[in-house]
Amino acid sequence: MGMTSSVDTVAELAGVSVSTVSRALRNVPGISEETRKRVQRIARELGYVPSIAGSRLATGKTRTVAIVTPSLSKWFFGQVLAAAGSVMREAGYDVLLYELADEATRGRFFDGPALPGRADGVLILALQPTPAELEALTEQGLPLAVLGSEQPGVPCVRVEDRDAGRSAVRHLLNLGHERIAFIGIEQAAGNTLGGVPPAQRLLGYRDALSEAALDHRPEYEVFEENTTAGGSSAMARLLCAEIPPTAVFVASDEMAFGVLGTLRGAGISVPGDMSVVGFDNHELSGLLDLTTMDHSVTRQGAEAARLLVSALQASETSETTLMVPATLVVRGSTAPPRPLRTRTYSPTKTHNHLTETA
Amino acid sequence: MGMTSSVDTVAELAGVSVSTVSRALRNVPGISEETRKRVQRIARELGYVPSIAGSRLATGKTRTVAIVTPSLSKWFFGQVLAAAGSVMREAGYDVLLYELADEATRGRFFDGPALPGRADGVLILALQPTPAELEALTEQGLPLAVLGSEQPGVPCVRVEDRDAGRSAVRHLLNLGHERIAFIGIEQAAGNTLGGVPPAQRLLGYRDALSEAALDHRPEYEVFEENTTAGGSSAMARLLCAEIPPTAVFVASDEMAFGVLGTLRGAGISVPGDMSVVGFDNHELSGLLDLTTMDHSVTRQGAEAARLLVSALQASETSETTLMVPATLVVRGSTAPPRPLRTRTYSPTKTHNHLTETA
DNA sequence: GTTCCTATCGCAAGCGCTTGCGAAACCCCT
DNA sequence: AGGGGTTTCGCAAGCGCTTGCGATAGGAAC
Repeated sequence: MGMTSSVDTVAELAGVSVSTVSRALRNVPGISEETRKRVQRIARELGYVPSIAGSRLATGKTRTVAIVTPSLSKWFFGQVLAAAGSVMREAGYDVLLYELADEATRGRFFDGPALPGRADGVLILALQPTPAELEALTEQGLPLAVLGSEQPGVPCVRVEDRDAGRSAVRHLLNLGHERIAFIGIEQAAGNTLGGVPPAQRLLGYRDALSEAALDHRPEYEVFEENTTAGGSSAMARLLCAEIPPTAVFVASDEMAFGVLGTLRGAGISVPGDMSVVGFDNHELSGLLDLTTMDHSVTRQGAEAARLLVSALQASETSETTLMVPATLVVRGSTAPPRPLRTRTYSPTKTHNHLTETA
Repeated sequence: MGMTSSVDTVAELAGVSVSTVSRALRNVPGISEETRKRVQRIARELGYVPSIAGSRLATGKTRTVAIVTPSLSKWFFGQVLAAAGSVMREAGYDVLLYELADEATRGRFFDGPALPGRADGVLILALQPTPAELEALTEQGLPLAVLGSEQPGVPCVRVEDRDAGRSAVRHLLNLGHERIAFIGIEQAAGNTLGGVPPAQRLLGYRDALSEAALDHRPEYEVFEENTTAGGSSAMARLLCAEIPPTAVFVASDEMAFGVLGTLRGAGISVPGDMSVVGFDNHELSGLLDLTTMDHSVTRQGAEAARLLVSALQASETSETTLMVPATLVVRGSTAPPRPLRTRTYSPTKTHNHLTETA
């Protein structure tokens, strides 16, 4: 059973021309229903499967999309990719995967004219492509869709980061916290492994603070790479503040896990001595009882994929921007601050003046 | 800047024939070094990039491999895929991703003659393909490599599951435990989401027990799907045993996380009242202080990919089987059992007879 | 019984690249 | 100087499919 050549065999067996076979098999009009059935049956019996290489050459279409992502080993991207891939497959597209872990491969991808001929479109996940990079792709005539950042002229889906940040911090404020810190994602130099820092979350944090007429303390805003280790050391830095916070809003759950680790190691009880709210609603957040912002990651991936397929079909740039909201998931890592200053950990117990309101 | 047709343009500009261009650009012998340089320069100036569709048609080679995996959203597969993908890309192959989440798509993949024409080879990750499925692929002339199971006639890499299981349980035995349970992975019906149950781990567990001349208690072997929820409920079931274990070996870290959750919820201290050892050395295991078996997941992925590229180049089936060992990573979730029967949790405190040795 | 239209199908020209084979051209020897 | 061996390159035949256009046949309309 080898590649019994092709159309010709079917054509011969069916007693028709190759063009008829081609049309019959692709349900193209111009063929009588009767011969269509016959050809299809014969093709099936022969186990004939059209060579995509041939059809690609002839049509220029590949029925394939490229999905590019900064990392596969992180939970978030895995989720998004799974959802997006599933939608694409359902729409009849193969997915070509490009992991752009470091700047080098990233450059190679956008500069090198890799795509045309391989894929009909590109789905960009949380990479925050530069305008130049986007142009490089569109110049090649590739429809695209972007997840995780907003780009003019490109259909994209992203989460209401600012609103979400505000909501998270308001929750802490409503619990009575006044000393609230923010742990953000720092763009690691030379790689895009952690994805792109969603800067808006910081703004939401500041929004909420100023709504509450609270001071903006620079020492309460720390940034680390988007890993548990990063969260861990960020929390450690916060603990060194002259007046440590009583609550912290962390820009990703993975970092929040690190935060919890540091706190446990330091003997600081959560939520007794420190409230923590994360961002992502990571698979394991429930287990760790972490209050967090859910932004339906898989739905985002699916929507982005849908945007791309409609762009592929419409062939006219749509530029829809889909904003997905985030909702607070309250778990056990947040609670009102201790009523009195009975903090029990070591550094210094001398935070005996409250934050003065502006 | 559109697809300025192709070889012909370059050929014309360079004043040579298309065949010369083709040969020059691919470093095929039979061309003087001088004209080669010239053609290459001109091609570069023109920004010419050969159409893969054309070359695929002509050569039959796609420079693409398919990677098939049961799931993307699980940590393990993300790791493996990332490592494998990176190796493949480095070897000059594009990677086509197939997530076979449920039986339906799985069947469609193996039955449907999707691959030939799309990919030159297939990398199968932890899917435990049936012999029939494998044959379907090899029949299409596709070299393959398998990760996570051993298949006759196919190059594969897998971990020494049995040894690893034995090691894990020995560790518990050496600590003095005698009532050791096993939580295994149950193949969920209708989907392969959790990958394939590594049955050998159970055997390793039994090996160690019989080495220590300990009873084999059927009620100490429970199986659930490979998720935290699964681990969680498995542990709950164990807690209902007439004589609950003092230690448990869990076949995956994700399940172990669930186990830890259940124990915490039940107020059972780890490792005081219950020792837990997992399997995978998951990213978050360190944070949760989980003793576990490390089996260098990314290395496995990379090795499997390497096996595939060499199969692709050699074109003669190699059938190497690469066994990777697992090593114990001792953390805080294991300790000697409490000297006396001072277990403190509720169900019943009536386990006043020790396990009788055989 | 003409005429004209429509539905059905075959012809053949690509799509862009690769490669076996033959033609030049050139070099080295004797 | 002529012959044999190399090297370098062009010709042209594909690879397997798609598709515009023309051909044929069967009916409908008059």
